[in-house]
Amino acid sequence: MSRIYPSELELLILNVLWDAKSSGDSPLPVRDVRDRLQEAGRDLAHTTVITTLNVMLEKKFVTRKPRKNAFLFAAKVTRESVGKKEMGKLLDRVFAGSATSLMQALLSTDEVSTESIAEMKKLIDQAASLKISAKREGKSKTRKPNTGA
Amino acid sequence: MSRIYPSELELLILNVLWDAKSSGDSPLPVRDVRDRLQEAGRDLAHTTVITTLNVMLEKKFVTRKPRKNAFLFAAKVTRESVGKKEMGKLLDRVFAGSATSLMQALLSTDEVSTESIAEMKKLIDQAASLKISAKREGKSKTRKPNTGA
DNA sequence: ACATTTCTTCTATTGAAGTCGAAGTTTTGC
DNA sequence: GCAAAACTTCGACTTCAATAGAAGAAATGT
Repeated sequence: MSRIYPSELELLILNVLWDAKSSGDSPLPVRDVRDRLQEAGRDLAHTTVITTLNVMLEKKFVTRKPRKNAFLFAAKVTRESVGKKEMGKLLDRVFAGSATSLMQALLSTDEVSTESIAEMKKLIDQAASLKISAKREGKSKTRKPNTGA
Repeated sequence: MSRIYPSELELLILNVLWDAKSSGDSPLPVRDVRDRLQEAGRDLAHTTVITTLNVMLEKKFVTRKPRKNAFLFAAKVTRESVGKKEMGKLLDRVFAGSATSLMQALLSTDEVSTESIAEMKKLIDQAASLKISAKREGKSKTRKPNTGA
């Protein structure tokens, strides 16, 4: 049955598909996927890529449509949705649910620049004010907001 | 050879060992590890736990010392170090190195409360001022700072 | 037209993770 | 002192991710 989390190679392939999409060419032929994987340092046989894409198709991670005698593949799951799930996984399995511990780990990582810290600050402030206004409105899931007067 | 990232079950066991340590009882007998795993919802045979702990020993994730006819196990890697590595992995493999994307994913997670947002804000501000002071000192690896006027 | 190339599907192999029973050794409880 | 209980080591088995070759079908080039 459909696994929730993509495997390592599946994630690599998803990245290829996501990047391709944001560059404008979305359903990709297998050959292109393979080439881009190769450029990313992962040299696989053509059939390996097909096999994996087919597995991903069953798991509903990608879609495909026929073209000529071949297939074109595109990601069905978004980077955001996968990211959210993986984030939850990391939070649970390593940081025992503590978002602040996770935050510290993030800040201790080398690859966070000064600019990204500034951006993260923005995001946090934004989230904080959202939470506050939600609270002021009584943010329960079941209740419809009383928007008008 | 020694894998860098703990597997799923290994991570569970590390959590048991980490939690135990912060509760004051650190080298744990296998039986206790097993019991705590069970309480956490993972019901395994005693031998399964031993086998896994031995694998973790070879991977240098844990240490052990003899006591009577048995062994006591403790985590050798810290939650922080594992967290940092896992964070790097997530950053690379899902968010293409973008810390801000990761941040958004974190904030979109359900399990982040208002309080933890406040705490995260503190951490960010702190990190930001650290970065700034580092910059003022000229912390570049390649270039020598021209400190004087 | 037909040989070559380009695809796919199917089948098989390897290695890691997870799981546990059998068998052997030490400790413990009367 | 000896049976029962508690531990460990070893070996076996299952599943899944990763990898790719063989074989067959469709497109292409000249």
